[in-house]
Amino acid sequence: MEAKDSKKIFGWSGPAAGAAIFRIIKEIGPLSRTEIVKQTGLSKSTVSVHTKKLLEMGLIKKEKEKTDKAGSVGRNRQLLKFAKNNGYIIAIDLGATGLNVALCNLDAEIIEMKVSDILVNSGPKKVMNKIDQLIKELLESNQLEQKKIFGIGMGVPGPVEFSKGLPVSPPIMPGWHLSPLKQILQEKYKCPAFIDNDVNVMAVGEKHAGLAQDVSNFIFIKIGTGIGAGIICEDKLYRGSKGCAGDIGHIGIEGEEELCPCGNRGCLEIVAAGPAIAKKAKAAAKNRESEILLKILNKKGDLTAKDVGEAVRRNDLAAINIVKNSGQKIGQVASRLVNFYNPSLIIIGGGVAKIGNHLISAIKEEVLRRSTSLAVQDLRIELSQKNDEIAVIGAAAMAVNEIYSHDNVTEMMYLDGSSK
Amino acid sequence: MEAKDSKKIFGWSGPAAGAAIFRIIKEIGPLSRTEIVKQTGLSKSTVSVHTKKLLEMGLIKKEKEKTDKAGSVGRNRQLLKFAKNNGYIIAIDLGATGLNVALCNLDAEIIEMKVSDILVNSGPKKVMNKIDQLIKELLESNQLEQKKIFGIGMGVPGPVEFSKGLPVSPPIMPGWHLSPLKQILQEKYKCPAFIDNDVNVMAVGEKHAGLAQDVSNFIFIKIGTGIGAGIICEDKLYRGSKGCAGDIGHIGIEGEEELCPCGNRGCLEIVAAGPAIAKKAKAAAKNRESEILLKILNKKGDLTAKDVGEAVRRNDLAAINIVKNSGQKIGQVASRLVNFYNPSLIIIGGGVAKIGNHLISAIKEEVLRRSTSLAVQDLRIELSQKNDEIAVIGAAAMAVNEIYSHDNVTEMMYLDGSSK
DNA sequence: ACTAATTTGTTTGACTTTCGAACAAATATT
DNA sequence: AATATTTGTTCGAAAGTCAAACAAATTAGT
Repeated sequence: MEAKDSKKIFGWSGPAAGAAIFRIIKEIGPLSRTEIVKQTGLSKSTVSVHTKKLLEMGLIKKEKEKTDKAGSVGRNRQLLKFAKNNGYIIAIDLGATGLNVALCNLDAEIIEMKVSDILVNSGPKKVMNKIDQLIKELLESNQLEQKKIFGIGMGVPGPVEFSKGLPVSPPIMPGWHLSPLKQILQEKYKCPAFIDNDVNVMAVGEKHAGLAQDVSNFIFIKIGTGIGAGIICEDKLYRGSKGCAGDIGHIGIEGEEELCPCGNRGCLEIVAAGPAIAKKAKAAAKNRESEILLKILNKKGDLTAKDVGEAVRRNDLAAINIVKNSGQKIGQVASRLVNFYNPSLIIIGGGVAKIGNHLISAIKEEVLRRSTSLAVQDLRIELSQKNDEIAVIGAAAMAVNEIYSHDNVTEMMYLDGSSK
Repeated sequence: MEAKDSKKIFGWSGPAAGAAIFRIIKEIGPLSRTEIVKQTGLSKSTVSVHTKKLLEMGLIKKEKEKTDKAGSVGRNRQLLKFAKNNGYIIAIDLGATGLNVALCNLDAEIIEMKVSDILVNSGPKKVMNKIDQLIKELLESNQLEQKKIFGIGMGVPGPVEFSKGLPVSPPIMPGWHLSPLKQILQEKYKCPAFIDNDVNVMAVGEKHAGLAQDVSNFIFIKIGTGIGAGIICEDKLYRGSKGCAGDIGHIGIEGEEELCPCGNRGCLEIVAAGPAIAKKAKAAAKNRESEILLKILNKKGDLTAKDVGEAVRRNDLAAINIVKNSGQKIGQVASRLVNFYNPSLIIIGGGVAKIGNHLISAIKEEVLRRSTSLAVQDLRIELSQKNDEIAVIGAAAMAVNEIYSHDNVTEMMYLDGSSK
């Protein structure tokens, strides 16, 4: 069923009208047949034939209400839309200190999400067992058979060789190196599985259902324990030649000397990410620069970036300065990316993004100051609006994109009739 | 003849097998029909029919000698190749202080090149007249009628709105702002014309006929009067959302304070490009740090980056240090791009690239030191091998790519029979 | 030389996909 | 109820593709 290798290079995937019609319905639907004719340039008859087949196959469905029409007179149009509830996707967002597993529909909408606080460094065996358990719970509570799961998408906090679904030397995932996650999931659930870096997955999420839905070129920056970026280029995820594009956490900041576990000094993430903020806050507390921080430190015995966020919310000057300082450093790096990549949007997400507006305004200020005027002309810099779910949404969207790729749909429609 | 707007979004450009066959012949030809069958997955009959049509249309031709065959027995294969001499392209490379106009074939090979030292700041009228004159000379000396010119490609030293072919506020091209170059050329020569930034054009040249032919993701860095980069992403030129991607000359270098005409301080190009090298060389000469430089300065009354190159070749320590210093700064910026973009190749070109090996080795050293190990794992950094022609080649290749785009070829083959 | 085997490329007839035009359906206006 | 208008389907023709048969060119082996 797999196409020949050569096809991937100079592909001829068979007649493509059917797949084009499906794609347009999925992406800008609901649409009437007449509207599809206008959009694609195909003939009425072709659209009619293919929509009929797509309806039979269950890939699309009719909008229930016969809604408004275009003109004032004439027959009502019959809107067609993607059959997003025809199957389900399991989406997994594995973080350093937490695990989200969600049941999603085929439009990557979350139906139910399970949250666990398992640690990634407890190793793949334990974590994969937990995932297994959560999936079972999700299937049960929604009374779904396994065969209704069309695919699995997963984001992990480290570099991944995407095609094979293998983590490669992930710094914060000891024991996961080359663990065959894709294979494990595929064999257990008898469906395709796709694994990628968490930041990539989040970028895909923003493209699919977040702030970037109408944006072709943007950068998603995640600020958490580390700092990383996901790059969308001409509407598609860009992974780079070795799959490590967007690894901006280890860009050096001039004048910073702190040693990073990576071996270099002054890396962005070691001086500006969550732990750096916490560390500076502790110093500020001990130096009595901030009453609030000191109080929290004394009470809990430790300080986290979250606590700094709390202090910021209470207008603590020291905390605000710490956050601003991080923002400036991130903005410094971002400004260079803007000159080079000229995106029309930068989205800031990750745990530390919740720390308050001072972070993003410092980033903005720095980017506006340092980037060329043409590059910032239509640039927006915004906070992720679905920070807690975007990774799960993205993992599901990634799986859906792969499953309903143009070639796959062509194959479904023309080569055999038996969908799934 | 132009497709509807909507088609550009969810295009159905008609049956595509013919165009796929053409493309594979053009890009990895010469090929026999049997080899095309293997590569594309199409049937023998389809390939036979379409190659026949392509031959009739003159888009491809038979290899003259019946060459070697695959196995030891059996009929000889008939190799088919792109008919690269079926028409011609005019390629124009406009630089700050020079103008190259070349007659190229459809594979962007230079047939004859005219060089002029006209200054870009003498304005569009004068320059366009000169271009006109050179084209006329080229056509005459090669006894070509105008209708044999299938298209025109042009690179200019400043930002361009590609789709309209308009320079937008180009800093070193006073008087060219919004000058309708595309329109002028199209009307005068009755063929499509394409205008882009010179660095973009050079990147396309390296992809088509230079060091990057087999590379999908790379960056071309031009070091001359300014510094800019051309980005190839998944085999295609990436222009960014406002068309100014790759504008790395105005990335700030920490600790540098020199004021740039752009308004910021310490921009890469103001501290590391050709003029900066010349300026430092003058200072070194005056401070008697270098005998050689002083001698040249006294003789010519001025020093250029080229003179520094000469001094480097004569092992002048001061000159070498100046060059190394520039290389380090460029390498510092490049290392960040490597982390972010993860290319598999960086090509260094432009006038200053000729200054000798110290420049590129300094860049390499800096990138290897500062970038993550995964990102530099298979990274090559190389000097452009066709520095003087690559812009012209790229301008021609850009035009050819547009003229023979998949959709255009499909249209030629299926919609009417009349090519051109 | 002649035959067999092998590889390349073409032709043929059947099948599939697409289109244009005629037709059918649904709705507003008169 | 008749008419105009818009939406969607059906049908026969045209175009594109394929598998299989056929033709051509070449080597190897008698």
